[in-house]
Amino acid sequence: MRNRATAPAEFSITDLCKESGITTRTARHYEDIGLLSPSRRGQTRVYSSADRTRLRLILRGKRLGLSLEDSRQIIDMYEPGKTNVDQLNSLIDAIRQQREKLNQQLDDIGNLLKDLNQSEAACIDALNTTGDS
Amino acid sequence: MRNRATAPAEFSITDLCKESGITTRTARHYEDIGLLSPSRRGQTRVYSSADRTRLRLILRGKRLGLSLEDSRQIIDMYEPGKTNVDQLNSLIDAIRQQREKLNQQLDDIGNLLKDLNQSEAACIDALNTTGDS
DNA sequence: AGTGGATATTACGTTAACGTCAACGTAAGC
DNA sequence: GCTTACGTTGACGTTAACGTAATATCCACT
Repeated sequence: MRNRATAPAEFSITDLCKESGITTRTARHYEDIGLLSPSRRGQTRVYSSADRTRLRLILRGKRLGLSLEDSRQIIDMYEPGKTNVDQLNSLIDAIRQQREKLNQQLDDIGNLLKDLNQSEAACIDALNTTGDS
Repeated sequence: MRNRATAPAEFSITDLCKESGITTRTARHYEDIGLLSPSRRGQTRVYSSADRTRLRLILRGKRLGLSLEDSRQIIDMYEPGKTNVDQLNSLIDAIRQQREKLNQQLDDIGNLLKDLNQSEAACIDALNTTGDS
C-alpha cells in the first residue's frame, strides 16, 4: 500500500497552472484580487488542494460566463461563516437569484442546441445535394 | 379581423431598446461593429423584425457568456450563403465545437445547482437551529 | 418664434481580466 | 562559476463592451 500514487496535497504555481490551463499571471492576478490565497514557503507560493478546489470553482464560473466577482460571491456562499440571520436570509435570496439565472441559461442552451442541430442538418443537406446531381 | 394587434414590422431605436433592455448606445455599438444593420429613413434608424431577431440572438449569447464575436459567428451559421464545400465542412466542425461547449455548460450548471441547493439547505438549517435553542 | 423630445455623430473615459515586458533572486546541474 | 529553469515583484499595455458627455438636427406643439 505504500508508495501508492496519491493525489498531491501541495502544488507549485506552474503545476497548478498547467493542470488548470491558465497562466501563472492569471493565478497571481486571482491572488491580487483576493480570490486565491496560497501559503508561502519563503517567497514562493504553495497551493493546497483547497486552493486547487477554489480555482476549479472559479474556472467553472468562467465557463458559465460569470465575472470573477460573481464567482467570489458564489464561492463565499459555501462557507457562511458569520451566522447572522439577516446575512443568511439575503444569502438565500442570492442563491435563488443565481438559480433563476441558471435556469434561464438552461433554456437558452436548449434553444441554441436546437438551432445548431438545424444548421448542421442544413449543411449536411447542402453537401449531399452538391455531391449528387 | 381588421385592426387586430399585429406585431409591428418596424421599430424605432428607443422602442427596440426598451423592449430588449439595452441602451441606445449599445444598439449603435452593435451597428458600429457590424452586428446590426438597420435601414434608414433619412438619418434615422429603422429596425425590421429581422433586426429584432438578430438582437435577440445576440442577447441570448450574452446570457451564455459568449463574446459578441462568438455570437456573430453563430448567427452567421444560420445562413451559410456561400455554398462552398470546404466552408460547409468547417462550419459543421464549428457547430460541433459549439455543441461540446454547451454540453460542458450543461454539466457545469447541473453541478452549480447542486452546490446551491446544498448551500441553501445549510442556510435554512442554520436559521432553524438559531431560531430554536 | 420658441420649447421639448427623440434622434444623430464624434470623441474621450471606464472597467474587467488579464498580457507583456523588465529586473531580480535562488537552487540544480554540469 | 556559469547556465538553465523556475520563482518573485512591479508596472505599463491591451481588448472588449460599452458609458458619458457635448453638440447638432428635426419634428411636433403651444
